[in-house]
Amino acid sequence: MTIGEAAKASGVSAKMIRYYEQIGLIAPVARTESGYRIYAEADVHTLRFIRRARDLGFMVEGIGDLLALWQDRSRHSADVKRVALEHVTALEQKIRELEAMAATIRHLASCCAGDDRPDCPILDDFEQGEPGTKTGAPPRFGAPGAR
Amino acid sequence: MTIGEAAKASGVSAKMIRYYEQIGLIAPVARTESGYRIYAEADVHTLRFIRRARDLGFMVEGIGDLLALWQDRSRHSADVKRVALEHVTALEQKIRELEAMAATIRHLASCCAGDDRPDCPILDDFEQGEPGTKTGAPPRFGAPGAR
DNA sequence: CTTGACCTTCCCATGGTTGGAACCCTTAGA
DNA sequence: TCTAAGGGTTCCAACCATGGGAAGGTCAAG
Repeated sequence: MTIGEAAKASGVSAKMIRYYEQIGLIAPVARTESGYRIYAEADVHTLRFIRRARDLGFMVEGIGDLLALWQDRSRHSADVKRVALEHVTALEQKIRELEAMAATIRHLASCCAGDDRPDCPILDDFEQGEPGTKTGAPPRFGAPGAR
Repeated sequence: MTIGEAAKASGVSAKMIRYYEQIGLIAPVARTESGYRIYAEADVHTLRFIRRARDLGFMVEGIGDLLALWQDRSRHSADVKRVALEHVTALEQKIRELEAMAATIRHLASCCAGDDRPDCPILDDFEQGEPGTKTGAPPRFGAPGAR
């Protein structure tokens, strides 16, 4: 199977398959004499696993952990569960942050007439620069890949 | 005021102030003979506005829109409200996505014994590669700046 | 043999932010 | 006056996951 076929079969783009190999998430596969990568069913299986984990919001590091557990026949399910629940905690944390933002903006917007006059409580709030506590980066949820 | 003082006064790091100037979000400020940027209170005011918008999850593009409206005395509050509510919609969309992920993982984890045996329904699910519909990038919520 | 569809590697861009290097400027103390 | 510390300046690189594209090799069908 060529990389393109493996991509179709797994739902992971050829670009990403090469990337995952490059960063060591998956092992380099065999090559034809001319250098083409060749994939077996087992590789596609692994790629599907990765895709599923990715779709559930795991980052490459976490996916690596899960892959290692998957391939370790003497794993303890407790370890898998822990990784999964840690991820849930992270997701919940992020959800709370986004909800706080949405709630704040909704509140400000509800105070805004939304007509052709310039007065706007939203801008007034921003202008005051409400001493936020967050100093770090804001979230990026613009689905970077969806351009 | 030097850039470091403006950074402390606004809560925006000196690095980011230079970056915002570079990408045109804020106009270049005056310089001393030796090239130091000099900031006035009004500039700090603008920086605080930016910080507040950023903390509420606006991306630079949206912040630019809001800044333009802020500085346009003949703006219509409806325009501000529209930008704000579009952002809320995007936030809600993202929240739904994250909640779907969390729910799925919580469900799988609830089916996992979490003991020292290797059998794990979480891995079983991932292994099946549940034909997800999402092809794009997963969210990145690891607070990129918090390294 | 040509054509077109694939593969290869390499570089570039995104978004917001941080880090560092290499260098210049200013100020305070010895 | 010299010097050290702590600013400032620019430029380059990195993060993460992904897509885009160029330049060139390979393969199968017509």
